[in-house]
Amino acid sequence: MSDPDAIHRSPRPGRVAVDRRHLILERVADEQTIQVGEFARELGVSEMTIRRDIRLLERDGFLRQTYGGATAHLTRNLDVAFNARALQHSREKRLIAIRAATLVEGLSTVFLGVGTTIEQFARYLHARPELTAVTPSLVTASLLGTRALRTVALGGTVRRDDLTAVGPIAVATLARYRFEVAVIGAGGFSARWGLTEISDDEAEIQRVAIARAERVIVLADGSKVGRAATSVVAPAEAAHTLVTDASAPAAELAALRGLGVNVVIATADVATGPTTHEDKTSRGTPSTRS
Amino acid sequence: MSDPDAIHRSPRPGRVAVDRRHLILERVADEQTIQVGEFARELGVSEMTIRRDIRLLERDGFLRQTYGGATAHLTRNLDVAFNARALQHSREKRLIAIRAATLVEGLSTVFLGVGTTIEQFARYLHARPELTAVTPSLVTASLLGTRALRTVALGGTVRRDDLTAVGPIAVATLARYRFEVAVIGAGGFSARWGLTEISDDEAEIQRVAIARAERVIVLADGSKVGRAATSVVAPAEAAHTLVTDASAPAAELAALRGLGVNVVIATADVATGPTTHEDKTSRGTPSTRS
DNA sequence: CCGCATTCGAACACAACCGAACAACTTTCG
DNA sequence: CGAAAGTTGTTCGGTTGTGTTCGAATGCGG
Repeated sequence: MSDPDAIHRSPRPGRVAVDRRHLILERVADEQTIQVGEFARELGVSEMTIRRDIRLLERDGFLRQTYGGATAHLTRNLDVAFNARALQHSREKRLIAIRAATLVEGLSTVFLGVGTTIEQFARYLHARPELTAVTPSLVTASLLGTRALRTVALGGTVRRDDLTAVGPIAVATLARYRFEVAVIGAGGFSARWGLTEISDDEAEIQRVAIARAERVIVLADGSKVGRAATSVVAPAEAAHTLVTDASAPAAELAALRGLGVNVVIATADVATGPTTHEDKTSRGTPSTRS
Repeated sequence: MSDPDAIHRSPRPGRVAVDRRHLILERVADEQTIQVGEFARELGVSEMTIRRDIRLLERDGFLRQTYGGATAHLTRNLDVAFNARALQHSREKRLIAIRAATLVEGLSTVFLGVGTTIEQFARYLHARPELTAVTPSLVTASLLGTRALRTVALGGTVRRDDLTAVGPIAVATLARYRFEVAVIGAGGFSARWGLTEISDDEAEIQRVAIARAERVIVLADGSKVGRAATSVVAPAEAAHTLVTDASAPAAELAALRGLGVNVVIATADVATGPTTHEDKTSRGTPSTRS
C-alpha cells in the first residue's frame, strides 16, 4: 500500500515545504520530468532547495533524481500525485455534488459510495426523516449521522487510506438492503472499460450495490472521464446517469451517450448553499456547551 | 491581557483554553493547516500558548504538528463537534484511559464500547499490526482506522447522539467475533445494580459483547461508580476489572471488591507518553517504512 | 583523450521556529 | 489568609529550513 502520508514523513516539514513537494510530484506525474533550474525560478526559491526536495522524495521512492532534475518513478507515485491533486479539485466536485443532490430528491433509500466526491455529495444531500442512506464510508456516515435522516453504516474492516468499511461483512450487510438509487464515485469511467476502480475491495462493494439498485448515478469529475483504473466494476451501460463537469472530454461523453448513459454537466449557475447542519457564522462565540 | 471570558464567571479553570483549542481545531478542519504566528496574532495570545495547544492536540491525536504550525490529521472531518468532545474531558478520564491501555498489552482481539472514556482509551491504545479492535462507535473506528492495527466497525443504524452503530445488524456482526477482552464504558456501575446503561440499544450490544469476551474491563470515572442508569446490562460480577479514579466512593469500591471485581485506581504517577499513530522515534532513520 | 560549461552537494550563515525552564498571575480549596 | 494547582508570557539555548559559496563531479563537443 502506497503510504499517502509518506511525503510528510521528514521530521517536521513546514506547510510550504509540503506544498512544494506536492507541486514537484504533480509536475513529475504530468510531464514525466522536471528540471531544477526551471522549477526553482518558477517557485522563486533557490535551486538548492529544489535539489534537497528531490533528494528527499527519491529517498522515499517517489521519483528518481537525474542530472539536472528528476524523472518519474514508473511504478509508484501516480496514485499519490492524484491523491494530492484530488484535494484541489474541490470546486468542480462541489458543483457536481450540488447538481447530483437535485437528482435524488424525494427518494427514500439511497446508497452512497466512497470517495471525496461522494463526501461532498453527502454534504449537500437534503436530509429528510424518511430518507435512509447506506454507506461503507465512515466519513460519510459520520457526516450524515448527525443529520435528520436514517443513516446506516456498513460494518467491516476499516481501510486505512480512506476510512471505508470493506470485506465480507460489508458485502453481507449490503445484502439486507435494496436501493432506489446508488450514488457512486469512480476511479475511472469510460465507454470502453466502463466503471473502474483502483481497489478490488471497493469494486466488490460497488458491484453488489449496483446489483441491488434500481438506478445508478455515477459522480466523476472531468479528469476521471475517459480514464480507466485497474479493477473493472461494471460496464458503462450499468450507469443510468453520469454527473460530471465541463472539463470532461467531449468525445468520450458522446460515446457514453451512445451507450445510453444520461450525461449531466454540472455548472455554476445553481449556486445553492451547502446543507450543513450548522453554519459557521458563529465564529466569535465558541460553543457554550454543557 | 483582559480576560474576555471573565463575564461568564467561568465555572472551571481552563475555559478559555478549551475554547481556544476548539478554534484551532475548527481552523484546521476548515483549511487543513494552521500557522502558529498568524493564529497567535489573531487571538492576541503568545505563540508559545498556541504551540502548547498544538502539542496537546497532537498528543491526543487531533492534528499533526508541523514546522511553523499544524496540519489536519488523517482522521479528518469527523464532525468537529464530535471530534472535539474529548477536549472537554477531565484529566481523570485520560488517566483512566492511559492506565487501562496498559492492561490490554499483548492481546490480539479486543472490543471497544461506546462513550467518551472509551474514545480516550482508543487514543492511548498501543497499536500493533496483529491487534484487531472491534467497535460500534464511528468516532472510535475513525480514530483507530488510521493507525497500524486492524479495525472493524460494526455496521448498523447510526445513532445521532453519539455516532454509534446500533440495531440488529450491529448485533449480528458482533456474533462473528470472539474477544480476549471487552473494554466498555458505563452509564453507571454499582454493586447493587451492576453495569447499567442509559440506552437500550447500547445495552444490548454490550450484553452480546460481554458474552463473547473472556475478560471484561469497565472504564468508569468516579462519578459513575455507585450510580445506576435505567437499562441493566450485566451484574457487577461480570466485570473482571474496573478502572476508575480516586474520586470514586470508597464504600462502593469495597463492595465491588467483595463481589470479586478487581478495582484499579488510575493515578498520575505513570506519566506515560501518548500513543500517536506515527512513531516519532524515527527521527534519525528516515528509511523506516511504516 | 581533453577542455569547458553545467550541475551537484558539503559546508557555512542566517532567520525562523521549537521547547524547557522560570516568573507572574489567577483560581481553588483548606 | 496562605498553599497548591493551573495558565500564560518571556527568555534562551538548540533545531530546522533555506540561501550562498565553492570545490568536486558530470555531461558534452571536439
